[in-house]
Amino acid sequence: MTTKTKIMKAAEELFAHGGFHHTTMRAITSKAGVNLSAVNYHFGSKEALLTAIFDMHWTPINEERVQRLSRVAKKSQEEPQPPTIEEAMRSFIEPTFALFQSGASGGYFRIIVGRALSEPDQTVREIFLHRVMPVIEMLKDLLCQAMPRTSRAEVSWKLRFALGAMSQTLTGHNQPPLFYLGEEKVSSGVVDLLIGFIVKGMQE
Amino acid sequence: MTTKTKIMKAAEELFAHGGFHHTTMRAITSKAGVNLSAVNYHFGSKEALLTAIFDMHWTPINEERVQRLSRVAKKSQEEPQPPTIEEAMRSFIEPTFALFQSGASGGYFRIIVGRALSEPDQTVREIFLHRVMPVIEMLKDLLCQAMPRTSRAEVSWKLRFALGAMSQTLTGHNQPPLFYLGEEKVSSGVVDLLIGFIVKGMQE
DNA sequence: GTCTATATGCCGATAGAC
DNA sequence: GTCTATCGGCATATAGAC
Repeated sequence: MTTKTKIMKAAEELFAHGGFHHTTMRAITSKAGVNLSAVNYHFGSKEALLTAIFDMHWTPINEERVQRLSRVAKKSQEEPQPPTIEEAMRSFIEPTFALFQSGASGGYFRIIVGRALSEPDQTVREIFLHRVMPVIEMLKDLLCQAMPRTSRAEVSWKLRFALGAMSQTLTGHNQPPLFYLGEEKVSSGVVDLLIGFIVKGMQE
Repeated sequence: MTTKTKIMKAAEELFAHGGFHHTTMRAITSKAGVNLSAVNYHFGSKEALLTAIFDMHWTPINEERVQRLSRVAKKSQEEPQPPTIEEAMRSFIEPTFALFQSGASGGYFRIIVGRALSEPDQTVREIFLHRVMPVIEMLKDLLCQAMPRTSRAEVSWKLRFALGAMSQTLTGHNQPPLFYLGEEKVSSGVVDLLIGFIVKGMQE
């Protein structure tokens, strides 16, 4: 494993566990077993390291989401039927968890993302928002079509509720210590439970 | 206004805006217009200051919640009818927002609470969890009665989704910069929108 | 109770040898 | 590319004058 990879792997876990600001370069390099200067050599700064981690995991997730949302939008234009809330939300939510569950990447990255919505740290929030907002807008447009009798302001709020619920699933799945309500080992079915919750909640 | 009050007021706003760790004692005392040492003299430490802020706002909210939840539990025992999801959730959610809307206190405290669920900072999380868990347990028991056909594990997850949605409402209300989805000025009706979303989402 | 001054320590980042 | 050594800054906390 290259030094660069070792750093990213260690940083991902530490950022997930303790947050960006609380995690020090010394902790990262120590865990990775590399020299303190290596972060600045390979990434330029602590912030650039976070960005690199974010892009590595986030790009494929977002591409999948955009693809699926576009497909739903196209289908609803061809047919004379508006999209359903469920297919819109599934297109957004499923790619997020699919990557995590495939195992290879980002078991810890999930927690960073789950936390990003209520992140007080400007650095983290800006990196996150800049990448997620365009997709959110696509999703919101579809939802407005799916709920023609609901004002755009109300759709915005409902979408926000949905993202809050999703955020808790991201941080909580396999990570009880964060906020343990007990008996949360549904595991495989949780994503469907989440989607069901959101779809019913959004209904007009 | 006493020095102690001035400090608490300034700290509350800064903690809400930038998070606990990111906020420095210098920023707090400077904003409050008092000396740097005053925090340690009046509270003992930065952490104790946060605890004091938390208790000031949280105690009355929690008392109201426990009172209302107890009333629901008692009623469902006397009648042969289980409680409804709506009355259980209302008993928990409404006191939270009622205090904030009454104006006098904690406009900024709301954001601290809303963020606490996904807080990476151990200090903040522990203060919060220690105070909210008993009430959450009461609420969960009522929800299990309201959803007799749903397993406790599933109720736990649904409750978690609900808290995630609520968290977004707490941070977002009047605080667009955090995560602005646009047109979110429903304001007065947002709490009812939130409760409607949660109740429908939880339905068996 | 409130101030100044300072102790003590960790932070991110960089310079420069190898 | 990787190391050591260190810079300049800011953090919390406290000692002691007033």
